[in-house]
Amino acid sequence: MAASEARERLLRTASELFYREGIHAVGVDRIVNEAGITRATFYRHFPGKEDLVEAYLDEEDAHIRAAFAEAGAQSDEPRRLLELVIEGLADDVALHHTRGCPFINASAEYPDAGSAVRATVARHRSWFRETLEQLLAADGNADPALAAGELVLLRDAAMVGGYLDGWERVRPSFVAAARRAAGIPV
Amino acid sequence: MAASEARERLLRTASELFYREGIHAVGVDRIVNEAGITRATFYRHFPGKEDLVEAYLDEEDAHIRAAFAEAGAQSDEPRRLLELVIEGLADDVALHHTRGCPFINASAEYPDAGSAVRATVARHRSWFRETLEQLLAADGNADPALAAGELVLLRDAAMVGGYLDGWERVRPSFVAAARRAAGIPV
DNA sequence: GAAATGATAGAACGATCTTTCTCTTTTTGC
DNA sequence: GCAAAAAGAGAAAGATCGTTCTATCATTTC
Repeated sequence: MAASEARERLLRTASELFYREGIHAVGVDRIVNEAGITRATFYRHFPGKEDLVEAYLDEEDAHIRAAFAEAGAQSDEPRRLLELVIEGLADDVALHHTRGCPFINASAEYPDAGSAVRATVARHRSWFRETLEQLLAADGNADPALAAGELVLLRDAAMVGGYLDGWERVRPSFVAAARRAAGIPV
Repeated sequence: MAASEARERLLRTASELFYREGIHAVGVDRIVNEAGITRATFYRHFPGKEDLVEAYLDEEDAHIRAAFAEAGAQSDEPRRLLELVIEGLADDVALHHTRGCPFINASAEYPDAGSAVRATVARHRSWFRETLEQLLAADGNADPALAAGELVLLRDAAMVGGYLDGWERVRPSFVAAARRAAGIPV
């Protein structure tokens, strides 16, 4: 049951278009044309466009969790892991996510908090917050919940600021604030 | 030269719809129906929908500048002004901007950095950053540019976090981080 | 080899999108 | 009171939206 090649091309193309140009701004025509498939193939793999949006966000979520797992494989020390996470975030904004945060951008287009898309966003954010909190607690942080909250704040800010103001302008403030929030001496 | 009443109703209705539901998600039909005007009136006052979007963002910009001016009228002390700004930001997210930041949300839908909408966003953000920097410099901050950068970060984060996670969850982290960033003892 | 599944091709659906048009009525300024 | 500007109503343009359809071809599976 290897995922079909057409399906993978479809999802990859849609993800890139959604991220780069926005969701409502990209029509099904664009997607199927650039993916080199037909509408029939599209609707055989996904019930509708919104399910494709969910798959796009699920994929982003999986990427980030994989990056965390990879960092976890590099070190067992909580302090070192926190540093890796902060560095990884900075690199990610600088190199890959230069058009903002996929989850934040999608939420701007999906105001209904009960929608499936927003539920996917909420799931991702909960996982991120809880993972940071556990990491901070393992590092002996005095108030892991508060510190995790600050790191979530700063990740959002880095994504937005990197997109709208340019990363080179945001980087110093972000790194300084993030290390302080995590209780890591600068 | 009083702005016509129909135009005001149009802009007010459009602003609310754009903010609450997103820009691409709201059609001209919705706007003119809910504003109680006709398409002809719409296109007499604005060349097109995008100009209405710009007017919406300009209005948001004017509101925030007015709030700053009002704070400036309350005190001449830079330190007190910084506190007022941080408190005002927190209250604004809690009470009015519960659907995120109008500029960030609009930018999610307008990926072209050269577009008129994005230019309006950039103008607003430059003004905000520079105003903060001057305020911090007047307060004797050691590195006003860095601190202003951190406050911009934190405002973005507060807007996004308040929308997606709920303000009560974000507030403590925001206030603590903002006062620290501005060099105000907690 | 037959049957089932997945992909291709392309037309077509109704709905909605932004914009433009004509015509009539109301308000405003001098 | 008259001329000019603004707002009203409503049709209609042409494009694009998401979705569904029929029919054909390729590939796999038992």
